[in-house]
Amino acid sequence: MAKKTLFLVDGSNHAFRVQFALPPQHASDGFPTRVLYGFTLLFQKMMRTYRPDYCVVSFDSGKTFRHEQYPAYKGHRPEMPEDLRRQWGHLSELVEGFGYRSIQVSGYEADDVLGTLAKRFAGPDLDVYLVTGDKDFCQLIDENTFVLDDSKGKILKLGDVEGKMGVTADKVIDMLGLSGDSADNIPGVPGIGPKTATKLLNEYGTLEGVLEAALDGKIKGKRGQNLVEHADNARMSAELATIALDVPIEDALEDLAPRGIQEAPLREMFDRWEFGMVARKLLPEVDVVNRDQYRAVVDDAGLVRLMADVRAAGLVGVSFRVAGKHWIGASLAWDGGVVYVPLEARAQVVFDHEHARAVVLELMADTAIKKVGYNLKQVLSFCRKAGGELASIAGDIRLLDYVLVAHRRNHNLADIAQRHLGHNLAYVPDSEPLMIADVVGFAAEPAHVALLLHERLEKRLSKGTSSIYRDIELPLMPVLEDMERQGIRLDVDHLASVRDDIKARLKDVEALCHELAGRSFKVSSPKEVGVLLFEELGLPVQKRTKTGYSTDSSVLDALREHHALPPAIIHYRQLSKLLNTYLKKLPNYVAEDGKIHTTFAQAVAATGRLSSLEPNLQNIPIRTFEGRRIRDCFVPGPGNVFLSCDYSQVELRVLAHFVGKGTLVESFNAGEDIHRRTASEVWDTPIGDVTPEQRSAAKAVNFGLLYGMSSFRLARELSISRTEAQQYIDDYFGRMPEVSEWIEESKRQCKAQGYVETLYGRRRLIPEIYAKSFSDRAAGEREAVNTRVQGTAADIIKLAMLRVSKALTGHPSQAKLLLQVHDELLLEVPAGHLEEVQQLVITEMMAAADLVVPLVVNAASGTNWNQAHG
DNA sequence: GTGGTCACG
DNA sequence: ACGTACGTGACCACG
Repeated sequence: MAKKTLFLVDGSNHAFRVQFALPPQHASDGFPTRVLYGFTLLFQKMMRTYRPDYCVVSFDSGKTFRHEQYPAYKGHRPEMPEDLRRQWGHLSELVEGFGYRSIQVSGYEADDVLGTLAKRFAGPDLDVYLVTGDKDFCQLIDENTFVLDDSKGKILKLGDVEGKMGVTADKVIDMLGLSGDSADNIPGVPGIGPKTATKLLNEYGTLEGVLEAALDGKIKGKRGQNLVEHADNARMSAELATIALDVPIEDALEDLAPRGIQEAPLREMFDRWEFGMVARKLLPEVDVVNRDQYRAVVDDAGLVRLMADVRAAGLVGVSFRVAGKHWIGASLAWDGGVVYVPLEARAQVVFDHEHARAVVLELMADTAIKKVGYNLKQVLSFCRKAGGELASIAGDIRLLDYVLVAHRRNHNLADIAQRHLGHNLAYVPDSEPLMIADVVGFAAEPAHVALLLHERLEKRLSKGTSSIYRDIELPLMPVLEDMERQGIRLDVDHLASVRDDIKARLKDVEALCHELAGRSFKVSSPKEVGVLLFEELGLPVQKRTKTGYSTDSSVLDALREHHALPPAIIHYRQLSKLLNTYLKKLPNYVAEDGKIHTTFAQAVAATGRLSSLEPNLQNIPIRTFEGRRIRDCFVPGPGNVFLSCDYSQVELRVLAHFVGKGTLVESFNAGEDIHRRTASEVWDTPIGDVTPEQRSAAKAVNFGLLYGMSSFRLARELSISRTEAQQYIDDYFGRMPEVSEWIEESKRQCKAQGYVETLYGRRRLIPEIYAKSFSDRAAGEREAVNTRVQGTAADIIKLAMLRVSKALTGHPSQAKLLLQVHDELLLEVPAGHLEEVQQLVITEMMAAADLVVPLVVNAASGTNWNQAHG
């Protein structure tokens, strides 16, 4: 029979090693999980590879006798990092989840507990493996006792000690007494390091032998003198380095046998910490989803039963099946059943599908039935288009995942189900199966999975994210749906005339480009432009992209003195952008009602902003004259006008609020022009004497501030030297030190907790803050700073939208919100109610947040979007 | 599908 | 020593 093994794991040592070896990781509630994960990996290896017959994991336990003896012991170690400290209390829980014995003895370190067990049990019938990276343990090695350094996968045997430490195992303590141990703050003898200690011990045998030799004058010079003077120090150091072998532990060997995986607690921990499939491999697979139990409802009796069941349950997971623009089925899941209701004609379907649709709509509108789902904005949209409503929205999985892990770009149901349920969503076939029974499995699943996820995800909300979710995102969803459904009218005839004009001019500019180049080329190909400018014409290369020369507009602009071609290319690109992106494409989005209905993506932008797509109505041109001609084509319905209200300098005001005092705050409170005031500070000029150039430079600095400016970029922006740009920045922070302090504080905070929060508690995880690469880390720092500002501004305008929407509900004006463009709200208002509505919107926008500086709102109106922008 | 570019805030 | 500002979406060219 093979010799049995006892593994003794130095938990404290492993925890610290993991802390520095693995990248940080967090559960979506921000709880740090790196060390717990590191232990999970170790225990997996124990289970699979080492498979010990007995195993103990031990952790240091508070103040130990060594501290009483020598208070400086381990004294200059850095404080336990905050995230490690938070995980510490869960480590023994994890140990027990894996079925191992966890032993802490008050007043003793892990070393002593493990040493005692090693000495007690090691022998001809049992090999002991000390799992640690701490070299002090070498003193315990004998024929039956080994040190296993798991990170290197190396086993130290009796014969290996001398090669590693310079002395044999029995001399390790004496060696540490002489040389000390800087890691534990053990002093040793001054001037004696491991090398010298080895030499002395090999000559005189033991520590006492060395000290005696020194007393006898056999060791010459400063070294001998130090040994004599610090003899007591050496003895104390040796004692400190000695691992105790007499810790009171009552366990018998059989008590240390692994009990095997404790499935339920371990599964619960992995769920809580969001460990993925790698960690779960040791757990038997349990799928929370059983698709075989899903049923199709195809007859009137089924509908009657469905109504009764759903009403009794009170909470239902909902998902609609959609083909193109058509609503073709509904799925409902509750505690007790999961069904699919086909809403199109099918061979197997007995009920009248119009009746079925009415039944589903009735359930959706029933305020006594709470609804959860994934992307309920879409469900809501179909209900309302069918003349119904989705009442009592209790939760949306996409929004939950968004507020929990805003840094992720995708919040797909499939990914969320995989992360939180370990469940893979069913494959959806390309073509519709003939048999309903074959549809149910994948069609009903989203409703079921949403119901399951709702409970789990809600538990993960923090105080801040919970309020963002419940008070902002969830109520905003129906407001956005309203805006999308309302749509915005496009004057396609006018747009077509602008298109024809731009098309003709583009042709001319293209010809001009070819003429200036002396040959024909594809002006829209960056590659061809690069070759032409930098190889054929020999113009100076400004910057490069991954694949070649950069030819972006800042590059072309820098070349305008060298050649007439680059400005012509800029002009070409401007016109072709307008033509291809807007003039040609926007008409394709006009629906039967003559309006464009964008979709607002509520769960995309990491900062909390909305985005707009198909088409994007948040980037309709405005900065150039030609571009504004496109805005002319967005028009209100007959008898109505557009009203546009936008926040003035909202991000700088948010920054001022965060900073709390100083010039920024004073200036906003005095109602000054903020860029002018900035210029007067930076250049130490009376505010009346600021030149337009100074003001515009200050504006660039203020913008740069919000983005984490570099002197390089600022220099390019202002066409000045880097040194000058750096001087501006230094002067700026010199005059407004509290701004600089706030920025540093934001970075510190982000590093300490791995995320930043907006004023209202929206949270963005920033993993790059821990990146090894300088530039990645710097990018993370800029994100941290910018997210607090941009994200708070995003929260504020969302709050404003809720207020405006509420104030307009049932308002006699019938005014409607149409668009949000980050700091602007566009409304359509019956002309007779303009003044009144304008006052209402301004009031609500101003009241959306209570900052230390006022929120200023500008309003303008007109009969197209260009006019209305003021 | 990726990269470069450019429209907006 | 390192690279050069935050957040989006859409289009075109190119492999």
